[in-house]
Amino acid sequence: MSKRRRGEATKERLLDEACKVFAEKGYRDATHAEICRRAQVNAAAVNYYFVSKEALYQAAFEHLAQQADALYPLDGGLTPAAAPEERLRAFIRAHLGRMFDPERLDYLHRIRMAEMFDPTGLLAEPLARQLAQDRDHILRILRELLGPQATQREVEWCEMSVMSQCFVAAPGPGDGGPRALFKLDASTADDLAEHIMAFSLPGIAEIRRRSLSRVAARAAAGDDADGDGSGGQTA
Amino acid sequence: MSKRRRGEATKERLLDEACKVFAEKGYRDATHAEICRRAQVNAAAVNYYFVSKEALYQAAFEHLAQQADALYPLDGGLTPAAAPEERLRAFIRAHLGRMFDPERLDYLHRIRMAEMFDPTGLLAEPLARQLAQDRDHILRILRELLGPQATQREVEWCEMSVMSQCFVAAPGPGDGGPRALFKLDASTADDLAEHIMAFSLPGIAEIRRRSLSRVAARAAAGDDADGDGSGGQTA
Amino acid sequence: MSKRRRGEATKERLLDEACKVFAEKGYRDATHAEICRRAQVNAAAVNYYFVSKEALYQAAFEHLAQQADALYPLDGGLTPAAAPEERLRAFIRAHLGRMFDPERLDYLHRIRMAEMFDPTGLLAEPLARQLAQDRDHILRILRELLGPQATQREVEWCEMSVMSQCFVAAPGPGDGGPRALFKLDASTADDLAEHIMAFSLPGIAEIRRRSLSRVAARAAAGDDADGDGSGGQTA
Amino acid sequence: MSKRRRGEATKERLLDEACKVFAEKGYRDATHAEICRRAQVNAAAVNYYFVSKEALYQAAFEHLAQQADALYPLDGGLTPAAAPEERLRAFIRAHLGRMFDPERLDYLHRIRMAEMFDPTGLLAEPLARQLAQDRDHILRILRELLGPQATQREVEWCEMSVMSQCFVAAPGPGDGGPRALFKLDASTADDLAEHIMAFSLPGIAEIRRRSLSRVAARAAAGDDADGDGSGGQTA
DNA sequence: AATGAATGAGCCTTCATTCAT
DNA sequence: GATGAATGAAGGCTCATTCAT
Repeated sequence: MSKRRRGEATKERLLDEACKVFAEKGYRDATHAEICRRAQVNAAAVNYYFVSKEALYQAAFEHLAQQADALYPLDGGLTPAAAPEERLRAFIRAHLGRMFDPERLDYLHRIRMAEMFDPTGLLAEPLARQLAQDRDHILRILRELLGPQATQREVEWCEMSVMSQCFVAAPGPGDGGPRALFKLDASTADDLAEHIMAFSLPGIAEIRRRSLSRVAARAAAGDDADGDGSGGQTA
Repeated sequence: MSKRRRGEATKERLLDEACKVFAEKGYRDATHAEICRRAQVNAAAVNYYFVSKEALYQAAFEHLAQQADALYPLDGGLTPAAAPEERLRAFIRAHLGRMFDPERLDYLHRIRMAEMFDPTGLLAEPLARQLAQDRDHILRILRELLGPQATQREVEWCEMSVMSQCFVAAPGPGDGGPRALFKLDASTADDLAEHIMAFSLPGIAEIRRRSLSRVAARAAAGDDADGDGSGGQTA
Repeated sequence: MSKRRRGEATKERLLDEACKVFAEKGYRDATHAEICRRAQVNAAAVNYYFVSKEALYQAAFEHLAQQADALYPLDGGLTPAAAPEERLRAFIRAHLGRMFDPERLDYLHRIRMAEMFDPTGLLAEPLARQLAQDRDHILRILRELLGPQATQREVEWCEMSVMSQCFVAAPGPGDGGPRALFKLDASTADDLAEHIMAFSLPGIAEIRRRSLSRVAARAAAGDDADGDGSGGQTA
Repeated sequence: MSKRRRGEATKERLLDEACKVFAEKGYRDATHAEICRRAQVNAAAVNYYFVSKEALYQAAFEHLAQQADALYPLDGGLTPAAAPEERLRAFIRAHLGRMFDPERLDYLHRIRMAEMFDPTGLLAEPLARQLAQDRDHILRILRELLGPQATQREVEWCEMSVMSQCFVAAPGPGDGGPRALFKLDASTADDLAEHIMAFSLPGIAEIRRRSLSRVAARAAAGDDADGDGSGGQTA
């Protein structure tokens, strides 16, 4: 039993180092040599434990994603019945929490963003799945905040405005990244979440106001055509 | 003179293709072979004309940055005397314009983002320079909008909130990128700019309001500490 | 022009050594390292000149096949109008000539046989093509010798009997192969061809005799069914 | 005793699978991994039970050779006193029987042929031993059929003519091999043996006739040179 | 001036083998 | 006795770079 244990431990070590190296160097620049050197095993160990570099990359991503979901659930423990403002706050805090996790969770973000701007294609499926899930979550919240009369485009653009703040607020590479840029660190994660809330809620309210008055204007004109060309409001 | 001309033209062609390939594949996946094949020259031409792949990368970046500054100046042609809202709008439009430029300018963004999340280190200096310039520009605008009583951190976080919307609104790789995600294309660049303005101005106003009331509260308390302007509203 | 020449020469050298090494060691045991060492070029040269080991193998095979066809055409210069015995003799001599060629042509046979008993699949197409051509040639000759009443199976089995002598008579690896076994060398190729003729013609005649008497017996019985189950005689 | 039993059984299973894999893939492409996977044991088992891959290969070969000798003895149960034609028929049938054995015996042939055209050198000794034995057997038969006046070369070349038909008639790899080529299967083994007999006996008779007339011619010329019996009819 | 030829370094991967348990 | 863990050596291949022409 001790033998199997040791194997598990080695595999875990390898996986941890792989997360780091992939996050720091990107998939292509990460080498078996470096990962294994850091995990203090032979360079052949990657293929022994994970079959291939590709599979290791995928395993590392899944590993990080699981940790993130476990430690920072996007609903923050709230039920869908909670006030949308609170759920939005929880959502933002979860995202920022993931990124400022002192140990390792910003690796997930790094890999995600690298995959977005220089995709390997290896994570296409899990990324799409996660993305769909996240979007579903925040779109529901924003729909509640914006009201049924808001167009789908309005909801999605607000999503973009909120999400982008969560993303760019994230730590990038040590020196030049946004973390240094905006003087962010773990201790300010909560403050930052408050800022994003304070900045975003008025924006959302404004979009809602515009949407309502547009509808009112149309109703007054007895006109129900959809002039903006991007689809109508969902029920 | 004809020979020199031809050499210049070849060099130019090489540079253009390098921009494309670096943007599409990232620095590490871009190969001499592909760049030279596309530019219809020998694979040794990169080293002949640009000494090294590194130098070519840097030259490509500078090339793109110059084009961007020439075609989409961040002040949008406005003088510092113009209203800060107008200068902010111009700033946002310039950024979006760069990214949705049908020809080539989103290459610059792609390279920038790749460099941010998977840095080669080769562009550290020019990136830092550009960044400082951009930040100086928008920080001035935001300072005017937020007022002198706002802390440096408030200004910088508002900067982050505005800038992040400009960045994430940008096109990523074909399928999964933000462009597809938020249904963005060049024709919607102006609409999007208006959305960002509509979303952000209320947020900025809210931050200003908070800042003012904090100062008022302190004044009432006879408290004038925190003279460095960079920290502040800790509980 | 001298540059291109040198490249051609190097490529040729590489191809020649590849033929030798593939024949001596088989595809899988042949290494870039050995081939290139013998050709006195860097190990990367295989990929430079031939893209891949697979492609080099295929090129080597085609190279050898072309030489064989040029130096030892299977019709031996005879027209289809020549006597079938002469054409058969020419065919056998051509095969033996190829295999006992002092320089290199037995490499072709070695590769062919190795491919037959431990196929890589890389030569499937050209091998099938060659085989079809060779078989067509000898089947025509044997049909003439056996007469129209012979079954297809009889013709094919005679083909097997003749061809197998040509094949096994071929040189195998230095020590234990058939060459040593049957004390064969280039100087005896012609004698050997005569032996195969002397051995085979009576056999063919015997098969023909049996075939004729079988037909006669059937005719006498007024029975024209095809009892052997393997197909009938072609015109 | 039960433990030892289990060990023996495992070793046997390993040996059986090794025969298959070596025959199907060749020595070099056969891997410990595959053999052990099929035998449902750990990959280290090869070295544990057989010391090395080389030794396993040799053991597999001996295993197959023993089975072949037991099931298909080359004398077919006939005594040396039987008619040479009958002993030749038995010999041919034994060879074909081995190769068309539905279970496993063609593995032996596959390995033999692979070893002939792409030798590992690992079986040199047992192959030479077997070969000598086989040759001794058939050479005796042929000597009887050809008569004492035949030269050694004549006997050996007749051996080649007969043996080659047995070899090439054998099954090769699925598609392109001789089995498919000449439409052979186990059910036709006997028919094929008859064909080889019918084809070869007249050839042998012809060689004998030539040998006799050569001797007669020499006797008429009063020439009795060439006492060593191994060469001869040089012009 | 420009390029074809050639290379060296390094990567991912495979696999027989060893060793501690 | 038997196996999971781990490794060293080697292979094919890619690619930026150099050099002679």
